[in-house]
Amino acid sequence: MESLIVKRQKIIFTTIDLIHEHGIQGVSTREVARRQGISQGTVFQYFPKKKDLLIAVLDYFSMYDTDLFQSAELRNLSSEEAIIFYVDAFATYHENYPAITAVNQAYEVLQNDPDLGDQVKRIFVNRSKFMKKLIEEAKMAGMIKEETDSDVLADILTATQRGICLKWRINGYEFSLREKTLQAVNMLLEAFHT
Amino acid sequence: MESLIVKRQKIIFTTIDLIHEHGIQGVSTREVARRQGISQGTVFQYFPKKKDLLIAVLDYFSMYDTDLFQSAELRNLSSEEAIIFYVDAFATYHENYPAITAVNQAYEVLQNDPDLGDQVKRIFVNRSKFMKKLIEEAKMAGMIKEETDSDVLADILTATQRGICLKWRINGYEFSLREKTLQAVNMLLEAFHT
Amino acid sequence: MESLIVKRQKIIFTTIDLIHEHGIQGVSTREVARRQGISQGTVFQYFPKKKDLLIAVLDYFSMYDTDLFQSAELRNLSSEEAIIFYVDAFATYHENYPAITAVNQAYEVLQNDPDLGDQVKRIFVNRSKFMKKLIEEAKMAGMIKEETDSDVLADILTATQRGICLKWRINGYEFSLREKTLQAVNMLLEAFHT
Amino acid sequence: MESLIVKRQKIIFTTIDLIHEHGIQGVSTREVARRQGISQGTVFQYFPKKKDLLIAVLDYFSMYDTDLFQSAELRNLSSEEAIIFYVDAFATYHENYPAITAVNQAYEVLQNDPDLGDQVKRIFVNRSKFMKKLIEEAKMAGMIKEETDSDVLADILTATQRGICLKWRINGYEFSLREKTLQAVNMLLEAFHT
DNA sequence: GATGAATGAGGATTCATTCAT
DNA sequence: TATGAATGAATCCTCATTCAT
Repeated sequence: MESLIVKRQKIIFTTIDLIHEHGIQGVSTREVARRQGISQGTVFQYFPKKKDLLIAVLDYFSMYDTDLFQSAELRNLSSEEAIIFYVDAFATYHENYPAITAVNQAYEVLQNDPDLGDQVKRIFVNRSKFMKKLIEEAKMAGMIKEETDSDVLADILTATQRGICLKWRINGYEFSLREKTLQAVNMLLEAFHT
Repeated sequence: MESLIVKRQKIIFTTIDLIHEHGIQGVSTREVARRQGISQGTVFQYFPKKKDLLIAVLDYFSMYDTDLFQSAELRNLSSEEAIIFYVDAFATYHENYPAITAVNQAYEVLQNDPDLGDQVKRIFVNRSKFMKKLIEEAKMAGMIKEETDSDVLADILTATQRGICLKWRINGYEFSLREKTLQAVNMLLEAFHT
Repeated sequence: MESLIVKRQKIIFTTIDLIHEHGIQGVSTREVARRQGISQGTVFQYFPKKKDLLIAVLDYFSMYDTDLFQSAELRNLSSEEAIIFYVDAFATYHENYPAITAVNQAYEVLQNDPDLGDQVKRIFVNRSKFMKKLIEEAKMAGMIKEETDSDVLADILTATQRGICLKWRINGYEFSLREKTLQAVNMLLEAFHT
Repeated sequence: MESLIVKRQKIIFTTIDLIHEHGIQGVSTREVARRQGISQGTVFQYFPKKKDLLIAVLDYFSMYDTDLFQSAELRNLSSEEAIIFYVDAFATYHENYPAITAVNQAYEVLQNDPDLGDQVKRIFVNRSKFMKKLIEEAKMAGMIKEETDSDVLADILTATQRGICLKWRINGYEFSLREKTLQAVNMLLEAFHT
């Protein structure tokens, strides 16, 4: 017998797949149930409202972020290495699980609901903050030019991550997300290197 | 008596507003009609399918892009100035018409329809191409370091535009989109300056 | 300049074609107009209600019947010959104008409107009457067995006409309507011959 | 609590009633639901597409045919008796359930949809085949003149069934369908009797 | 006489959600 | 806990019809 938690997870994964294939607006509880081979009623037993399901997807999504943040910190890396590590891990994860990139790009849709919007904002802000912190550390360590505005550079870096991810999706996953992302980020770090 | 073209335009604008307020998935022909004070049937006389309406929105959207591309070229600017001009005009336009930014962010949703997806891809690709061309010109003019990969820098620049736009929306339009965008782009151009 | 009557006729013919291709329920004033290259409004100028258009179709249809009835009478044929003549002319006409068979089969649909239903009934009854008259004449002339109930035989003959017509349509017009019809009617006349 | 099958059946019967009263084109899922006192959504739970409902009606309709074919065979009747039995049972059934005659007459409308058309064709062909088989047996048993073309006679007989049925409907059910049909068929069988 | 813009009623279909079993 | 039948609101879309020009 499957644990409840496992079943819950499976529903979440199926939802992510659906977001990937049909977009957020293409997610229906009916289809989630069908794919899982369970009844629609059961889906609603795990997630009383559809919104709860989407929140769970975002939770799952942000959990990976949090893990990465901690991972990067625990590894005793230089701040520049930490940035690379984070970006690399991020891209690798997405490259291996393309469906999750759909969530990454779905901010706009999710933003239209107050609750989901808050959560999206939180994820967005946390990423920016984390990136900014790393940049500031790098500046303090003398690895990034002092005059660089860390806010702006953080924006550029996170935007680049997202942007290449979008390009990857639009292009039909035809290049290596990881390589392209690393190339861009390295180029940026070099350019702002002391 | 209003010209048909004006009426058509109004429907498109109303749709853009709806995308802005409720997201693409929140656009319904009923609501478009209601806001325009016309009947739903009339909306369908102008746009036989809802998809036609969305295509028209994208057309309108991409028209501005095309105009900007041409404008930038006709002005006899240095390539670096052209980049700034393009980015500035783009940001200014969006800042004055925040609703249109919703379209800019809606790629993901629109991508899920084959027809709309094609159009989105076209817009996306054209922007990249244009940016790349300017960068290559700048390199030839010796204004950007020769070793810079223009593809990657183009990706970074367009991603930054989009990224700041998203941040602006998420933040509730609390900073100046134009200033922030220019700041970032200037920072980038300087960093890659010879 | 086209006479009004010609234009009216053309609309009627287009309608018959549509009935043929899409069934009665597939006739829309929009499509009639489109095919004629005129505006929908114009259709309504000739036929204020859609029903009027259908009535006109039935009128046109029944006119041919009436012509045939008179033709058969004016030719000074023996009653048996008259039956053959009528059936032959009828089948030939339909074979050369397959679209018109659609009207012949559409009784059921048309019947559901009181006005159209009346007209359909009239056409139906007239055919039966005509056939019955011929049969009775044939009986009086000693060409059909006296004990034959002319009502029933009339029903059989008209039903056979209709039935073979339906078979023709269902079979995709793959046999000769005229031959098959004549074969059946001849067989019947022989069987009831004195 | 009603079984699902019963509920399904009821929806089918209601649909048949609607076809009877308003013609096929007068059947709307809305009205079916209203008459059943259920929601429109429920109708769609039983029949995901309207077409599925119409297919079910045809299935129900053809089931009776199949039953009759088998019944006629199992009874060890002479082939002539079998014809009479079949025609009688058929007419009796229709006389007691006039609404079902509407389906019988709706071929033309249904034919315009590829799927429904196929099914209609199948029903039509099966009836012809069955009738032809009986006639051929009768010929072999020496009860029908050898020189009779069984194909044509089968067409005549089935057309007569249908034709009288149509007359019955047009006349407002004012005569006995069964008597009239039997009278005609008997007349035919006698005429072609050896 | 012809046009075509506008309408409103109605039709099929989808979907989140509820609830009794 | 899981089911799945039932719902009703919402959605896209079609169509006959009207009317001002």
